[in-house]
Amino acid sequence: MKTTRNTTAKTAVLEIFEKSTTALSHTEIYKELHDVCDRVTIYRILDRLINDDIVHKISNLDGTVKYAKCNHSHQKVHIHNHAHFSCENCNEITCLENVKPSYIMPHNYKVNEINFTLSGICPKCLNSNI
Amino acid sequence: MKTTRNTTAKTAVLEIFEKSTTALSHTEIYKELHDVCDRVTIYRILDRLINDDIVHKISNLDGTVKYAKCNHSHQKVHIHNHAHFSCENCNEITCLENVKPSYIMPHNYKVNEINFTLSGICPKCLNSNI
DNA sequence: ATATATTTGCAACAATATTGCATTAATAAA
DNA sequence: TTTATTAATGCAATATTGTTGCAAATATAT
Repeated sequence: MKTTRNTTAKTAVLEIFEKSTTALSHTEIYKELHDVCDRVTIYRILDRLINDDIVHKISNLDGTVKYAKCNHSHQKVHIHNHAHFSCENCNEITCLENVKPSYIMPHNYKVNEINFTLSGICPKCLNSNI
Repeated sequence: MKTTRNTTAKTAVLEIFEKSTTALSHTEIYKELHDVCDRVTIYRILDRLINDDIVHKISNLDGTVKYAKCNHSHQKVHIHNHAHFSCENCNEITCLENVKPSYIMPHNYKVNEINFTLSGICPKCLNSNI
Protein backbone atom coordinates (compact mmCIF):
# COMPACT_ATOMS: atom_id res chain seq x y z
CA MET A 1 0.00 0.00 0.00
CA LYS A 2 1.26 3.40 -0.99
CA THR A 3 1.93 5.79 1.83
CA THR A 4 0.55 9.27 1.83
CA ARG A 5 3.00 11.91 2.96
CA ASN A 6 2.52 14.77 5.37
CA THR A 7 3.47 17.84 3.42
CA THR A 8 3.25 21.49 4.30
CA ALA A 9 0.38 22.03 1.90
CA LYS A 10 -1.57 19.04 3.14
CA THR A 11 -1.19 20.17 6.73
CA ALA A 12 -2.34 23.65 5.79
CA VAL A 13 -5.44 22.26 4.10
CA LEU A 14 -6.26 20.14 7.12
CA GLU A 15 -5.87 23.15 9.42
CA ILE A 16 -8.36 25.08 7.34
CA PHE A 17 -10.87 22.25 7.60
CA GLU A 18 -10.26 22.13 11.33
CA LYS A 19 -11.05 25.81 11.73
CA SER A 20 -14.13 25.76 9.53
CA THR A 21 -17.60 24.85 10.70
CA THR A 22 -18.88 24.57 7.14
CA ALA A 23 -17.95 22.65 4.04
CA LEU A 24 -15.49 24.40 1.75
CA SER A 25 -15.09 24.63 -1.98
CA HIS A 26 -11.77 24.27 -3.76
CA THR A 27 -11.87 27.99 -4.47
CA GLU A 28 -12.42 28.90 -0.83
CA ILE A 29 -9.51 26.74 0.23
CA TYR A 30 -7.27 28.14 -2.46
CA LYS A 31 -8.10 31.70 -1.39
CA GLU A 32 -6.48 30.99 1.95
CA LEU A 33 -3.53 29.11 0.52
CA HIS A 34 -2.64 30.95 -2.65
CA ASP A 35 0.82 31.70 -1.35
CA VAL A 36 1.34 28.28 0.14
CA CYS A 37 0.81 26.18 -2.95
CA ASP A 38 -0.64 25.89 -6.41
CA ARG A 39 -4.29 25.49 -7.37
CA VAL A 40 -3.57 22.06 -8.81
CA THR A 41 -1.90 20.91 -5.63
CA ILE A 42 -5.09 21.57 -3.69
CA TYR A 43 -7.08 19.43 -6.10
CA ARG A 44 -4.57 16.64 -5.61
CA ILE A 45 -4.50 17.00 -1.84
CA LEU A 46 -8.30 16.84 -1.73
CA ASP A 47 -8.24 13.71 -3.87
CA ARG A 48 -5.79 12.08 -1.49
CA LEU A 49 -7.74 13.12 1.60
CA ILE A 50 -10.91 11.66 0.12
CA ASN A 51 -9.08 8.45 -0.67
CA ASP A 52 -7.73 8.29 2.85
CA ASP A 53 -11.24 8.84 4.14
CA ILE A 54 -10.32 12.02 5.95
CA VAL A 55 -12.45 14.33 3.86
CA HIS A 56 -15.69 13.79 2.03
CA LYS A 57 -17.10 15.44 -1.03
CA ILE A 58 -20.51 17.06 -1.11
CA SER A 59 -22.23 18.22 -4.25
CA ASN A 60 -24.77 20.91 -3.82
CA LEU A 61 -28.11 21.14 -5.59
CA ASP A 62 -26.77 23.82 -7.89
CA GLY A 63 -23.88 21.62 -8.94
CA THR A 64 -21.18 23.27 -6.86
CA VAL A 65 -18.81 20.90 -5.12
CA LYS A 66 -17.65 21.28 -1.54
CA TYR A 67 -15.49 19.32 0.84
CA ALA A 68 -15.72 18.68 4.55
CA LYS A 69 -13.66 16.86 7.10
CA CYS A 70 -15.17 13.60 8.29
CA ASN A 71 -15.59 13.37 12.00
CA HIS A 72 -15.99 9.66 12.37
CA SER A 73 -15.08 9.68 16.03
CA HIS A 74 -13.36 6.37 16.45
CA GLN A 75 -15.33 3.92 14.39
CA LYS A 76 -13.40 1.46 12.29
CA VAL A 77 -15.81 1.59 9.42
CA HIS A 78 -17.86 4.60 8.57
CA ILE A 79 -20.27 5.70 5.95
CA HIS A 80 -21.07 9.31 5.21
CA ASN A 81 -24.72 8.75 5.74
CA HIS A 82 -25.44 11.97 7.50
CA ALA A 83 -27.25 14.88 5.94
CA HIS A 84 -25.99 18.22 4.71
CA PHE A 85 -27.75 21.53 4.78
CA SER A 86 -27.22 24.06 2.08
CA CYS A 87 -28.36 27.60 2.84
CA GLU A 88 -29.94 29.40 -0.10
CA ASN A 89 -29.07 32.73 1.44
CA CYS A 90 -25.45 32.51 2.58
CA ASN A 91 -24.60 29.42 0.49
CA GLU A 92 -22.86 27.75 3.38
CA ILE A 93 -23.02 23.99 3.66
CA THR A 94 -23.08 22.46 7.10
CA CYS A 95 -23.04 18.83 8.11
CA LEU A 96 -26.09 17.71 10.03
CA GLU A 97 -24.35 14.87 11.80
CA ASN A 98 -27.44 13.72 13.62
CA VAL A 99 -29.88 13.76 10.78
CA LYS A 100 -30.08 10.29 9.29
CA PRO A 101 -32.83 9.59 6.81
CA SER A 102 -34.77 6.37 6.89
CA TYR A 103 -36.15 4.95 3.69
CA ILE A 104 -37.29 1.80 1.96
CA MET A 105 -35.51 0.75 -1.20
CA PRO A 106 -36.88 -1.40 -3.99
CA HIS A 107 -35.21 -4.80 -4.24
CA ASN A 108 -32.21 -5.47 -6.43
CA TYR A 109 -30.41 -2.27 -5.68
CA LYS A 110 -27.09 -2.45 -3.87
CA VAL A 111 -26.66 0.80 -1.96
CA ASN A 112 -23.09 1.75 -1.11
CA GLU A 113 -23.39 5.40 -0.24
CA ILE A 114 -26.07 7.97 0.30
CA ASN A 115 -26.16 11.70 -0.16
CA PHE A 116 -28.88 13.57 1.62
CA THR A 117 -28.80 17.29 1.11
CA LEU A 118 -31.48 19.66 2.28
CA SER A 119 -31.62 23.24 1.19
CA GLY A 120 -33.40 26.23 2.57
CA ILE A 121 -32.51 28.85 5.13
CA CYS A 122 -30.08 28.15 7.94
CA PRO A 123 -30.71 29.30 11.52
CA LYS A 124 -28.14 32.09 11.25
CA CYS A 125 -29.84 33.66 8.23
CA LEU A 126 -33.30 32.98 9.61
CA ASN A 127 -32.48 35.05 12.67
CA SER A 128 -30.80 37.91 10.88
CA ASN A 129 -33.70 38.32 8.47
CA ILE A 130 -36.25 39.20 11.13
CA MET B 1 -46.79 35.93 -17.28
CA LYS B 2 -44.36 35.28 -20.08
CA THR B 3 -45.21 32.52 -22.47
CA THR B 4 -42.73 29.82 -23.27
CA ARG B 5 -42.65 28.85 -26.92
CA ASN B 6 -42.62 25.44 -28.51
CA THR B 7 -39.59 25.44 -30.71
CA THR B 8 -38.00 22.67 -32.74
CA ALA B 9 -35.09 22.41 -30.35
CA LYS B 10 -37.29 22.32 -27.26
CA THR B 11 -39.44 19.58 -28.77
CA ALA B 12 -36.34 17.59 -29.65
CA VAL B 13 -35.06 17.87 -26.08
CA LEU B 14 -38.39 16.73 -24.71
CA GLU B 15 -38.43 13.75 -27.07
CA ILE B 16 -35.03 12.68 -25.79
CA PHE B 17 -36.25 12.84 -22.21
CA GLU B 18 -39.32 10.86 -23.22
CA LYS B 19 -37.23 8.08 -24.72
CA SER B 20 -34.79 7.93 -21.84
CA THR B 21 -35.32 5.95 -18.67
CA THR B 22 -32.44 7.69 -16.93
CA ALA B 23 -31.44 11.23 -16.13
CA LEU B 24 -29.30 12.94 -18.75
CA SER B 25 -26.45 15.39 -18.64
CA HIS B 26 -26.21 18.44 -20.86
CA THR B 27 -23.41 16.71 -22.74
CA GLU B 28 -25.49 13.61 -23.39
CA ILE B 29 -28.36 15.67 -24.70
CA TYR B 30 -26.09 17.73 -26.91
CA LYS B 31 -24.54 14.58 -28.38
CA GLU B 32 -27.93 13.69 -29.81
CA LEU B 33 -28.76 17.21 -30.93
CA HIS B 34 -25.50 18.63 -32.19
CA ASP B 35 -26.97 19.15 -35.63
CA VAL B 36 -30.28 20.42 -34.35
CA CYS B 37 -29.06 23.32 -32.27
CA ASP B 38 -26.23 24.97 -30.40
CA ARG B 39 -24.74 23.99 -27.02
CA VAL B 40 -25.94 27.21 -25.48
CA THR B 41 -29.48 26.69 -26.69
CA ILE B 42 -29.67 23.43 -24.78
CA TYR B 43 -28.59 25.15 -21.58
CA ARG B 44 -31.31 27.72 -22.13
CA ILE B 45 -33.95 25.15 -22.96
CA LEU B 46 -33.10 23.21 -19.81
CA ASP B 47 -33.37 26.42 -17.78
CA ARG B 48 -36.79 27.07 -19.20
CA LEU B 49 -37.98 23.51 -18.69
CA ILE B 50 -36.88 23.66 -15.06
CA ASN B 51 -38.68 26.95 -14.63
CA ASP B 52 -41.80 25.49 -16.18
CA ASP B 53 -41.50 22.55 -13.82
CA ILE B 54 -41.23 20.04 -16.63
CA VAL B 55 -37.69 18.96 -15.87
CA HIS B 56 -35.71 18.77 -12.64
CA LYS B 57 -32.03 19.03 -11.96
CA ILE B 58 -30.08 16.38 -10.12
CA SER B 59 -26.51 16.71 -8.96
CA ASN B 60 -24.67 13.48 -8.61
CA LEU B 61 -22.30 12.52 -5.82
CA ASP B 62 -19.32 13.14 -8.07
CA GLY B 63 -20.50 16.65 -8.86
CA THR B 64 -21.90 15.96 -12.29
CA VAL B 65 -25.24 17.54 -13.07
CA LYS B 66 -28.07 15.69 -14.75
CA TYR B 67 -31.63 16.44 -15.74
CA ALA B 68 -34.75 14.33 -15.78
CA LYS B 69 -38.33 14.82 -16.80
CA CYS B 70 -40.73 15.16 -13.90
CA ASN B 71 -43.62 12.77 -13.96
CA HIS B 72 -45.92 14.49 -11.53
CA SER B 73 -49.01 12.68 -12.70
CA HIS B 74 -51.67 15.31 -12.30
CA GLN B 75 -50.97 17.02 -9.03
CA LYS B 76 -51.30 20.77 -8.93
CA VAL B 77 -48.35 21.26 -6.64
CA HIS B 78 -45.38 19.00 -6.56
CA ILE B 79 -42.03 18.83 -4.91
CA HIS B 80 -39.14 16.80 -6.19
CA ASN B 81 -38.73 15.03 -2.94
CA HIS B 82 -38.15 11.62 -4.36
CA ALA B 83 -34.82 9.84 -4.39
CA HIS B 84 -32.38 9.24 -7.19
CA PHE B 85 -30.13 6.29 -7.71
CA SER B 86 -26.72 6.68 -9.24
CA CYS B 87 -25.05 3.51 -10.49
CA GLU B 88 -21.32 3.33 -9.86
CA ASN B 89 -20.91 0.88 -12.69
CA CYS B 90 -22.88 2.30 -15.62
CA ASN B 91 -23.15 5.85 -14.22
CA GLU B 92 -26.81 6.04 -15.04
CA ILE B 93 -29.10 8.01 -12.79
CA THR B 94 -32.64 6.82 -12.32
CA CYS B 95 -35.49 8.41 -10.40
CA LEU B 96 -36.82 6.32 -7.54
CA GLU B 97 -40.24 7.90 -7.55
CA ASN B 98 -41.50 5.89 -4.63
CA VAL B 99 -38.57 6.25 -2.30
CA LYS B 100 -39.22 9.13 0.06
CA PRO B 101 -36.91 9.57 3.01
CA SER B 102 -38.22 10.41 6.44
CA TYR B 103 -36.05 12.37 8.81
CA ILE B 104 -36.06 14.63 11.82
CA MET B 105 -34.54 18.08 11.46
CA PRO B 106 -33.10 20.26 14.21
CA HIS B 107 -35.14 23.35 14.94
CA ASN B 108 -34.54 26.67 13.26
CA TYR B 109 -33.90 25.31 9.81
CA LYS B 110 -36.33 26.20 7.06
CA VAL B 111 -36.24 23.37 4.53
CA ASN B 112 -37.34 24.27 1.03
CA GLU B 113 -36.02 21.43 -1.04
CA ILE B 114 -34.39 18.08 -0.51
CA ASN B 115 -31.98 16.05 -2.58
CA PHE B 116 -31.66 12.40 -1.75
CA THR B 117 -29.27 10.48 -3.92
CA LEU B 118 -28.18 6.92 -3.31
CA SER B 119 -25.31 5.35 -5.13
CA GLY B 120 -24.27 1.77 -5.62
CA ILE B 121 -25.09 -0.86 -8.20
CA CYS B 122 -28.33 -0.78 -10.14
CA PRO B 123 -30.38 -3.95 -10.80
CA LYS B 124 -29.28 -4.09 -14.42
CA CYS B 125 -25.57 -4.14 -13.55
CA LEU B 126 -26.16 -6.41 -10.58
CA ASN B 127 -27.63 -9.03 -12.88
CA SER B 128 -25.08 -8.76 -15.63
CA ASN B 129 -22.19 -9.12 -13.19
CA ILE B 130 -23.14 -12.59 -12.04
C1' DA C 1 -50.02 39.15 -43.22
C1' DT C 2 -47.88 41.81 -39.74
C1' DA C 3 -46.14 43.11 -35.24
C1' DT C 4 -43.60 41.82 -31.18
C1' DA C 5 -41.30 39.43 -28.07
C1' DT C 6 -39.07 34.98 -27.42
C1' DT C 7 -35.58 32.04 -28.93
C1' DT C 8 -31.41 31.03 -31.27
C1' DG C 9 -26.48 31.13 -33.05
C1' DC C 10 -22.20 32.79 -32.62
C1' DA C 11 -18.33 34.47 -30.43
C1' DA C 12 -16.21 35.55 -26.41
C1' DC C 13 -15.43 34.70 -21.79
C1' DA C 14 -15.27 32.71 -16.98
C1' DA C 15 -14.88 29.08 -13.81
C1' DT C 16 -13.65 24.59 -12.70
C1' DA C 17 -11.06 20.49 -13.35
C1' DT C 18 -7.38 17.45 -15.48
C1' DT C 19 -2.81 15.93 -17.43
C1' DG C 20 2.26 15.56 -18.52
C1' DC C 21 6.60 16.30 -17.09
C1' DA C 22 10.60 18.10 -14.85
C1' DT C 23 11.81 19.48 -10.19
C1' DT C 24 11.37 19.35 -5.18
C1' DA C 25 10.85 17.33 -0.87
C1' DA C 26 9.31 13.64 2.48
C1' DT C 27 10.33 9.23 4.12
C1' DA C 28 12.85 4.82 4.46
C1' DA C 29 17.13 2.60 4.35
C1' DA C 30 22.07 2.50 4.82
C1' DT D 1 23.53 11.74 9.28
C1' DT D 2 23.69 10.88 4.61
C1' DT D 3 21.75 8.71 0.59
C1' DA D 4 18.21 6.56 -2.27
C1' DT D 5 13.57 6.24 -3.53
C1' DT D 6 9.28 7.70 -4.70
C1' DA D 7 5.46 10.78 -3.51
C1' DA D 8 4.20 15.47 -4.05
C1' DT D 9 4.55 19.88 -6.28
C1' DG D 10 4.72 23.74 -9.79
C1' DC D 11 3.95 25.17 -14.13
C1' DA D 12 2.04 25.27 -18.53
C1' DA D 13 -1.18 23.56 -21.42
C1' DT D 14 -5.61 21.73 -22.23
C1' DA D 15 -10.38 20.02 -21.38
C1' DT D 16 -14.93 20.61 -19.62
C1' DT D 17 -18.78 23.06 -18.08
C1' DG D 18 -21.49 26.99 -17.77
C1' DT D 19 -22.55 32.10 -18.80
C1' DT D 20 -23.32 36.60 -21.35
C1' DG D 21 -24.17 40.10 -25.09
C1' DC D 22 -26.05 41.02 -29.26
C1' DA D 23 -27.83 40.62 -33.89
C1' DA D 24 -30.71 37.53 -36.61
C1' DA D 25 -34.36 34.15 -36.87
C1' DT D 26 -38.71 32.29 -35.59
C1' DA D 27 -43.03 31.34 -32.90
C1' DT D 28 -47.23 33.29 -31.51
C1' DA D 29 -51.02 36.77 -31.04
C1' DT D 30 -53.50 40.25 -33.47
